[in-house]
Amino acid sequence: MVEEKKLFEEVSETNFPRLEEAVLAFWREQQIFAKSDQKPAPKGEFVFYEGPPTANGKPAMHHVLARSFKDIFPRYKTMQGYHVTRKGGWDTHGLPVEIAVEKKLGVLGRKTLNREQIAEFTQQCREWVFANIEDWNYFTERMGMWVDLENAYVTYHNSYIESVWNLLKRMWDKGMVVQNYKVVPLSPRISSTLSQNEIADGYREVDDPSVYVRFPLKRETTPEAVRERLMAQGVRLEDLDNLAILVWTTTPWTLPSNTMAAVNPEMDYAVVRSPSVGHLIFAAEAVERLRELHKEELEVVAHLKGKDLEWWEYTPPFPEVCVELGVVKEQGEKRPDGRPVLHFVALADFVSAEDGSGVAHEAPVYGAEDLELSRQYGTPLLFGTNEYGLMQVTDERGKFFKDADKGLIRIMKERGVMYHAGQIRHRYPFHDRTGDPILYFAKPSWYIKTSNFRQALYDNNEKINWFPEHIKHGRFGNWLKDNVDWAISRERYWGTPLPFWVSEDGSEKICVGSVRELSELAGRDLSDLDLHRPYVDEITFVKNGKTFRRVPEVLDVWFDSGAMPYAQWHLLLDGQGQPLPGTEENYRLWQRHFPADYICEAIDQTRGWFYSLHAISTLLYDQPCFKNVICLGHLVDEKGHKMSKSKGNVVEPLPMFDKYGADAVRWYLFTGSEPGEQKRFSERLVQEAQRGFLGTLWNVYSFFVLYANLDRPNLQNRPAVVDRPEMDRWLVARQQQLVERVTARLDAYDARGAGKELEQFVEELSNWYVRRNRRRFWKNDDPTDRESAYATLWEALVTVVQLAAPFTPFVAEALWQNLVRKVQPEAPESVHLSDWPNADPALVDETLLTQMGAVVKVVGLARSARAISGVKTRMPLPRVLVTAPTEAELAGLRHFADEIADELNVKAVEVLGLGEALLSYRVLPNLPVLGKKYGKRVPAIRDALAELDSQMVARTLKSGHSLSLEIEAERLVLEPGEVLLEALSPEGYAAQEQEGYMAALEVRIDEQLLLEGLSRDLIRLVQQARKEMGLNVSDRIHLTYTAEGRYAESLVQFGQRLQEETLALSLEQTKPVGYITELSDEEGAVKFGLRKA
RNA sequence: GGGCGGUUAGCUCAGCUGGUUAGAGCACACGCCUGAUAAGCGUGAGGUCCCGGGUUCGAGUCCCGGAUCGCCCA
Repeated sequence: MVEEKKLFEEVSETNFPRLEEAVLAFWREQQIFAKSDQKPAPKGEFVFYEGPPTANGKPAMHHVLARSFKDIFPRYKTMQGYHVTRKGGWDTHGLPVEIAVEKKLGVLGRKTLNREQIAEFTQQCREWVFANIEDWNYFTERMGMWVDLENAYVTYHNSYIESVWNLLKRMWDKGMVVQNYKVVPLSPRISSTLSQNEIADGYREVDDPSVYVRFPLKRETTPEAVRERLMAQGVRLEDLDNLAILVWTTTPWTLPSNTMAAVNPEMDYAVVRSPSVGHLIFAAEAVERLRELHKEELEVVAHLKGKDLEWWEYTPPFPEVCVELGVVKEQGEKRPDGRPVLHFVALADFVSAEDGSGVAHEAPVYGAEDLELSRQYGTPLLFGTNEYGLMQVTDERGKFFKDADKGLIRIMKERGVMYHAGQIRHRYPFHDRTGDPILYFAKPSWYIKTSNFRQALYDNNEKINWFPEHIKHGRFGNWLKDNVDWAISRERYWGTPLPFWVSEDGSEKICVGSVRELSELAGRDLSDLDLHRPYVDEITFVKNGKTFRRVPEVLDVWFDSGAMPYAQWHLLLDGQGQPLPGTEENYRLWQRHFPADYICEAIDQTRGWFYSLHAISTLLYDQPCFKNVICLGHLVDEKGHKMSKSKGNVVEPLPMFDKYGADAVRWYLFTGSEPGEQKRFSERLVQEAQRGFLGTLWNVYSFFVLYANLDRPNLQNRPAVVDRPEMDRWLVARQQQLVERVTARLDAYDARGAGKELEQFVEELSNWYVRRNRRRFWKNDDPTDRESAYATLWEALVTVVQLAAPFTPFVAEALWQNLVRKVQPEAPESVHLSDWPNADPALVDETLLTQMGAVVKVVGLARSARAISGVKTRMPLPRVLVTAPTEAELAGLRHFADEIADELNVKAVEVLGLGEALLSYRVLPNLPVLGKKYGKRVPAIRDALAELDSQMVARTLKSGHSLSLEIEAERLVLEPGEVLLEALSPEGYAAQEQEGYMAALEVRIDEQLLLEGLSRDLIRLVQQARKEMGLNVSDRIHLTYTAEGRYAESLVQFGQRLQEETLALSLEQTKPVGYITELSDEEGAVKFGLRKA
């Protein structure tokens, strides 16, 4: 006999990693990703932007997280009929690369690099950038992320740089680019700008001076507000001798550079009489502290508000400095509007009185906040040191800044302005390579005037959907509200060179917007020029008789990545916003892909990529750059600690893929917690994810294939849904509901919610549908019923496979190939080329869903009751009483009474309706309804309801009447909807109740039931033996036996059933032969012999 | 120092606009089932919902204060 070809590939044990490798090979060979690009897209383009990772590090678990979320929605949208361009990208410039190369080359002070060294340095950077590109390519493919890496954009490519220049030029033309000072951390001896990361580890606990200095106030400039307030308190200004404002600082070396004294406008300031120095003004909150510190009796004579003090002029401790530096012509110089140029009291919210005097000394050259304040007040800068940290003024001239403190304190003591000099222990950053303290120093820097667009940035943010939502007005919104100008220049080598050329005398500046423009200026073709340093630095040109040279800085890498919507297509526009000649196609591509429908990165990108994208598109196009954004939380280890190499708690992705499969990892990342939350990650959790969803799905699948291969159902021509049994129609309805819900969730970018729906469905599919219908698949002589069962289960599986495809692309593909392609050769070649299922609302039979819901609920309660009663399921029981809270559900229980009886192994199901004699109830107020209506009287109503006869209440409500109550001598009428009844367990039954559902088993076992129960024990005994013999499920046997006691009786009555269940062709009471199995207990004894037929 | 978020069972997490006995999965214990079988299912135990105060008939949920962890920014 020729064996018929199997309908489906047999399903072996689960080995997801091997399965995934096979799927990868299939995708590769059949070019499925490329084909998905060609899939018809009636819905148009869904625009996705790949936020470029850096390829110099190794891919880690958090990259799996981001890439999973980047992958799922494009896959979903593709199935839905959108086209999704999935262009990859690499971020290649910037500090991490430079630092790595610096280490390698042993270069420390970049100031000293000559042309050759720069060439060597940038060359090394270029090579280092893709140090791990092979790992990235492999990893990306292996995890099932579809992205076009062959045509990825690369931020260091000339074409990319040219587009970035072009963007800068357009901003330049609109006057958005300016040069201004910026306070940066310097390592002073080498005058090298450091990044925050470089100083983050350099903090040390040190002792620094803590000095309180008197700034004598100029009486003639006393603000009107001060005069008035003093008068109101009965204090005469004239009586205040030696009046000074008391300023606190821990950096005496910055005092020569002082330009303002800042007070908090909302804080209280005290006018204090000091026996030693006369009158002082400082924060009221600090009086007690100063009293103890300086050990003298301070008397508060008046109170002032910080804002009263604005513009009050004072004499600084080193008044000669400003003239010396040529910043003003004379001390006390005024502006045209009469305001002082320098040395006055300013208002600043950041001033606090927690330390010091509540009056801050402002030296804008040495502090970012100070510099910002100086901009607000329009004061000039006083450079007390140069950028190597050497003092340029006072008698301490030439000293290293920290070494100048002592001498300056001495001078101030001599001048009689030092009120108190002490010490403070605090943390201060040091540069760990030179050992020098960090110098914060204002350097000229290039800015984009984003602060002019604060409102537009904020308004455009309103148009973006943020997931999670709180980022929108929280982290991101606040950041936009407080927006400061974007400092875009860096004193580095490996980056997009700033395309600014400046004339020798500094009077003229040109921004270059394309290579062609530069060629024209230089008078030669520069098409082949590497736009990086040092080569671009060598391009000079003469215009208007002046020689122009490029500024030395390179561009902030965040601008690079924020430019990707334009630069990935090499967009080049002229001043009118039209494409430069020959770039029309680039323009078309850009237009089709702007703005993005969806982007996704981790939460640290709010100030990074999310911001740079948003800022550039707002400034140039006044619109948001992306419509939907998922902001992922960070991955931490099992204990909630950050994963880091030094801690050794890093979970590598590839071993996880090899052990559990990429799908298991993906599923966990999608469904394990909210995407925006921090996630704890561990191997154990991946294992759980694999077992929970994938394992259950696999079980159902293998069950289906096992029997379908035996029965060969016709799946091409399936029975109409209306002709199928109710159980099948239920699953069909449930399946439509699933499609609806998963689609809605994914449309809302809720991968987790969608995943939970899938998980729930698969659970019901396995533990209800398959469990209840097993026999229809293996011992079904009714072909119509059998075909219906196969069709229904097949459809459910195929639907799940399609819905799961964006989540777990490998398993979905494998099942699709076997379940669909084997029976429908004309079906799409890959599940990812198939169309997303549509829900058919006509098939959502709400009644059926409600009814089955009640059945499942009641069966659950009955199982619980049986477990408590201690009577095994094998033992039939005479009766179960069930009830449910609504009429619709009660109808369902009646309707499916046979299912319930079978599932619970009981002889009869009795459905008890409202008000039936066997039932008693708990009478409860419907709180959400009653609470709103009666408020404080709720407790009294609750008590009154408990007093009532529940049977009476049940009958009243059943008849639709309202309930009348007497409460605190008042008559209240409760409508039926305002009172809830919960069935209570009847006496004498093993019962469970919950929220109005109840199941009560009658535990009464008579002789007949006992014999039946024993027969099931015997069946089990034989089945066990069959398994031990290694028989196939369809093998026939011959049975011989001896028996005594009740087992003998049971076999007489139920022998026929035993034969049927165990596929025994004969059952003879004789000496057992063959494989022997036996049993003996208080009910009797039995011994079977099994022989294969 | 500021901003944002978290803190619920041993673990990982749900808990919508306040509402009755705070849930799920895993792990654990016990049991069930046996033609999905080196699978499957159920039951149970396990909680000061971080702490303190407030609003309310009623707070895990809202408000205020604090602790703590994390991220970002200074």
